[in-house]
Amino acid sequence: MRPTLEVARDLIGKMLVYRKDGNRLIVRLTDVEAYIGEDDPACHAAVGRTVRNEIMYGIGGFSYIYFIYGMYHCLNVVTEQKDYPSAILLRGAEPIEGLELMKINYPEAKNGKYTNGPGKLCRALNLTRAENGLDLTKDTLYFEDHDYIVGRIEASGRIGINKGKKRKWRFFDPDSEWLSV
DNA sequence: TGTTGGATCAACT
DNA sequence: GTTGATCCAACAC
Repeated sequence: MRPTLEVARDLIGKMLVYRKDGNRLIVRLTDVEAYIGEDDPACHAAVGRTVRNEIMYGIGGFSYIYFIYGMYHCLNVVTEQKDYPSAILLRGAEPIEGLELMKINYPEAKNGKYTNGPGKLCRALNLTRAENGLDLTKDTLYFEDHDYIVGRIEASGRIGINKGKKRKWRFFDPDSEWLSV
């Protein structure tokens, strides 16, 4: 299992595939953030082990999806080994396949931007807590490498949080049109 | 049993 | 730049 920051950087440009009801929804990741360990104040595991963040304490390769602000879900990828809580939040992506279905899932998306934010991404892919804890090595939700070459990858502070902003744990493709705001 | 605030988004001023 | 929408887990009582 490789270090979370390394995995996060590698995820940029990779394909995220979600198979459901015979359809395939594919997006190319452009924007991710790492949340690592109990001493990261912005990480959900900062308060210790709870029912909600339990999945982050397991081995890497599983999905961690939580519900927030009463209306949005966020999709994370659990990394590292057992008992070391860490995850990568998928913030933004570019739709590659299944655009019609995303449009149905998220008809009121502005400017056709279905996936340029963590809440929107989950809505477009129709991911909810029901998809929490999925094994990402199985064939429902998984990653593919299409050998897409990302021109540049930049690191910055994380977005939308109050604590732990100093850590430059957000990785993104600065040339993409699909970055979160 | 009750209160509070959050890894968001869109629509306001 | 600020606010409302609106759920659930965490924590205080």
